[in-house]
Amino acid sequence: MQDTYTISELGREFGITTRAIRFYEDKQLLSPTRNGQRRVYSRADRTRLKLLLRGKRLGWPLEEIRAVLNMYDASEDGEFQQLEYTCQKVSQRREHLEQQRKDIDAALEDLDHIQARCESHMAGLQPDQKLKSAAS
Amino acid sequence: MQDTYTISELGREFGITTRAIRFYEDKQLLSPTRNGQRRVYSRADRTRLKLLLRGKRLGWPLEEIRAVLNMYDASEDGEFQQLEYTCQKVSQRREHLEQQRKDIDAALEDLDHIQARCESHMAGLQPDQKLKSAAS
DNA sequence: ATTGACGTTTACGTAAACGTCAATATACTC
DNA sequence: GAGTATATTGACGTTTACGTAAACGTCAAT
Repeated sequence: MQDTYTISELGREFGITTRAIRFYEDKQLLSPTRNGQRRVYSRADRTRLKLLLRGKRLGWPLEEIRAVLNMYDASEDGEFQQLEYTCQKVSQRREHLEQQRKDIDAALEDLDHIQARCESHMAGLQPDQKLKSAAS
Repeated sequence: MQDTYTISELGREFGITTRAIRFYEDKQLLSPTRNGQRRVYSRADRTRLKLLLRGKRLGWPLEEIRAVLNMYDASEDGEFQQLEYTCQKVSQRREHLEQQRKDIDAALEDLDHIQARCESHMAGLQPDQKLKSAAS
């Protein structure tokens, strides 16, 4: 486990292009240090990127992802007002996530039904069609 | 519960514009019948739209949503080969969904930690800061 | 000294998913 | 039959999230 990373190392590890990583920096989602011109990513930066990509898998726009990443930071240091605000934002996020989970559960149930219907229809076609399929 | 709907009725019900609904039709996600020029949406069309929007909440691109909607149809009517193919596609979708659920659960856990950290920091600031907050 | 691997910035291109007009048609209402 | 509401089809504009290419710097190895 290294404690710094180059941009291409991160790109390889997470299966994304360096272009994308630079883009995320441009959009204020990452802020690596520099060694001269070169970007140097810390473990914390790597974690941020990992979280970022999780957000992407959930279909969040980068702007939202940035907001969530900022919650992590804001929960560390801050004045009372800020913390209160962050806490409130966290609650909103939670609602959003719970809606998403409901959607996923519903979608999974639907897949069950589709699969069951497929299999029952296939069972009805088995006798001749199965042979036809095997012959080709 | 009506059995046909106009485009603006559906737009109102689901909080989207008619432009979006027409766009979905253009992309083959919906195919309402017509009364002359006017689009007429059946209950099945409404259901499709509902499923479509669920997919959107999960961040799926329209192309993928179309594929899933087609699974519903393909599971009804079809030849053996088609049903087998559909069944396979369903499995892939399931994997995708399970990944998404993992991501959601992880994100929810993270929110718990953030919130806990916020609250503990706020507790540390309570004595004077709380007054300051109440005074404003 | 040059090649190759890796990095940089700048800038234009592009696909997806609509928004926003504009011009036109149809239907109801007074 | 004039107005109002609702519909239609273009057509162009916009935002997001990068892709792609150009032109150049840096450093280690041959």
